Amino acid sequence: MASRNTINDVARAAGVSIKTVSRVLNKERYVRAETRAKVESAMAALSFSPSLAARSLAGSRSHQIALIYDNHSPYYIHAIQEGVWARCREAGVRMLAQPADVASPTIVAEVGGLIDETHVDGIILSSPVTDCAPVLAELERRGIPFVRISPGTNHALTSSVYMDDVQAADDMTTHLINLGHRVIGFIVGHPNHMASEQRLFGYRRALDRAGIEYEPGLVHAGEFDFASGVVAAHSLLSYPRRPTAIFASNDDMAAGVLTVAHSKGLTLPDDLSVAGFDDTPLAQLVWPPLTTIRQPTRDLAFAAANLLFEKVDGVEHRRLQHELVVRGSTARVG
Amino acid sequence: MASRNTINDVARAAGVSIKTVSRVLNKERYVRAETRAKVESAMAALSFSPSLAARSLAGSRSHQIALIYDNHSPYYIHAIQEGVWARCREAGVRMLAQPADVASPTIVAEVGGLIDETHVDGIILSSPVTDCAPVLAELERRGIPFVRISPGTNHALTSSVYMDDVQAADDMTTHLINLGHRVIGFIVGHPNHMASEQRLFGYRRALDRAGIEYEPGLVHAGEFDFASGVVAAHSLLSYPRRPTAIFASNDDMAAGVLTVAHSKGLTLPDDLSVAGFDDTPLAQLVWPPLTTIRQPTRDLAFAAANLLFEKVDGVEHRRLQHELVVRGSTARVG
DNA sequence: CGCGTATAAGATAGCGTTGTCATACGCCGG
DNA sequence: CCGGCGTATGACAACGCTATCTTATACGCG
Repeated sequence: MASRNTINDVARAAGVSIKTVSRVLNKERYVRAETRAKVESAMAALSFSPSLAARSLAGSRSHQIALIYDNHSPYYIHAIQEGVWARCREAGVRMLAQPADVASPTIVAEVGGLIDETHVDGIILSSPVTDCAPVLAELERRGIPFVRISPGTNHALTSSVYMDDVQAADDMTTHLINLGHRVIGFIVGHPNHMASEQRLFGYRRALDRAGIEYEPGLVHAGEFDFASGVVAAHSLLSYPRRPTAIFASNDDMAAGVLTVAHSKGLTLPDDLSVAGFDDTPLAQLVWPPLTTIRQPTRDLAFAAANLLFEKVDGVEHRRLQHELVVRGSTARVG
Repeated sequence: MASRNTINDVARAAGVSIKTVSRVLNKERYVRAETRAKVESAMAALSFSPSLAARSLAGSRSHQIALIYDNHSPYYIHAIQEGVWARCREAGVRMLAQPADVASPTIVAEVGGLIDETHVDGIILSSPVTDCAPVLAELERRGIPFVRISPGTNHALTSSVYMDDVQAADDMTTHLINLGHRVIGFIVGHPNHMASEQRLFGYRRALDRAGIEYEPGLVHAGEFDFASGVVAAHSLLSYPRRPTAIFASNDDMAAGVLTVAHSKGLTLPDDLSVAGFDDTPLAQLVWPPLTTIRQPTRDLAFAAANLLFEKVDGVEHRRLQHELVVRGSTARVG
């Protein structure tokens, strides 16, 4: 019954043509301040919201962007969504949150379908979709603007926002070395994520610089989840040269290390220092609270949306700063 | 350049009119099987995806629904999004994830704007927006279908899916009583959430039944976050009649209790049993792993979307079953 | 004083679908 | 053999905007 108000209703109320209302809506030039005010008050009086469907059908913009992700860390996704959404809100643009599955053979078709169906103006990719070559190729082919958050590959080809994972892992490893640790275990992240390699590289770089020999037995595979942290911790803690510190590539795996350490009756952090990565809220929910790297996830997402809206020509990169956060889980070697 | 394919292209390729393609798309009656097959293969060949914008402009459906939430637990939101999204995917409907702020005076305008802009076919509300009266009134006024997930109030008025918070809290309290605990602390949830009251009620009901007197000093306010759990734990553990068990209204606050207990050098669970609620992944990431209530969050969300798509007339409720999950954080009283 | 140019506004044709109405065919019963 | 009904399909308007083209007015300059 209370059928929505259209641009026609506003035009009638303001005594102008619909095109003028459209001009006001889109902040175009050539509208007298007086006319603009009249239209704006008419819009407010009718609490008019333009139909996105009509706008995207008629125009070249849809006022929508999509965020594509395939990440199983709720904290991470939440921060990413939050950041993108905040910027979208400012810009008056809707955000479509689109889960995907990089392993699926239909992912390209799904992304293509998404674009065709919704006419989104741009796309933001978060890891690991950032490094899914077929998807990147499809986006490139269609010429749709997109920005990648923390991509691992092909930095030269597309715009992105990122932090320096190598340096961050180096910082953390150096922190442990400075505390006197010489036998430092490392748990690698999920092989799908490029960040995993980079963090491993940073660990090795710091060891090198300190003149500590790299020992493959101290490095264990993981998958960024709690369970793989548990497995890795069991393995590392039964290694002949038992580590005095373990650096996990993310907080979830570090939490797994804590659990194993507790169950073995170790006193933390005296018997074992543990470090994480990401500074998810989890880092402060465990005992002892994790020394970790604060990854500016929300800000990265915000910056990604920003970059998309700026529509800069060509490729642009924005690097954001990480931060070493020292809490109770690391201590001077006993 | 590779401008998207439209219904016209499909019609031409299949040698039929656009209306027939539309009929196939919408699974309408009165299309010969043979014709349908022809059209379908043409659609596949052109990898045609209909424009949502055009469909919602021309038709009475938009093939989109919105999920509105204002919840600061990433685990919870993630599970909710996941469940709604899974059902939407099956139905070929897009989900708009829409954060909101129940405390904001503009929330009604925002929801109204969302509806006007996107023409969504229906709305799913999650707590605490489920109990925001102005929003409910606005939805009612517009006559747009909506389903609430775990609402706290006005059960009679609208469709909803929910679990029995009272019974669940009762179950947990009874579990503690069965372990021999008689002095059981309780941490209430955020006052905005109706579930908080219900869980408190369940706690009291179990005490009553066991003939244990309710003691206000053993109940402490909280806000569903880690920090408030810490505060409450400090307070409860310095109460003259010190509790042998603490039941927190969610896992995050329970994690706060664990941290305080650790920092006071208590041995868990022997010196103190701790129970949570929700069974978020966090419950297994802390030490000792939390005894908690498994809330079927994802399934609730799935069921909510399902209810929306069924378009049942009138009000319908679906209750899903919770489950007591016993882990290492609770033990027989020492 | 006429003409080009910047500014301000309107008229109108789509955008890609669905809804409505019209049309064509085959089959049945009277 | 004809009228009516169920089935199958098409023609065309309409949805609510934007893009393009056109018109009207004000202003500056040679």
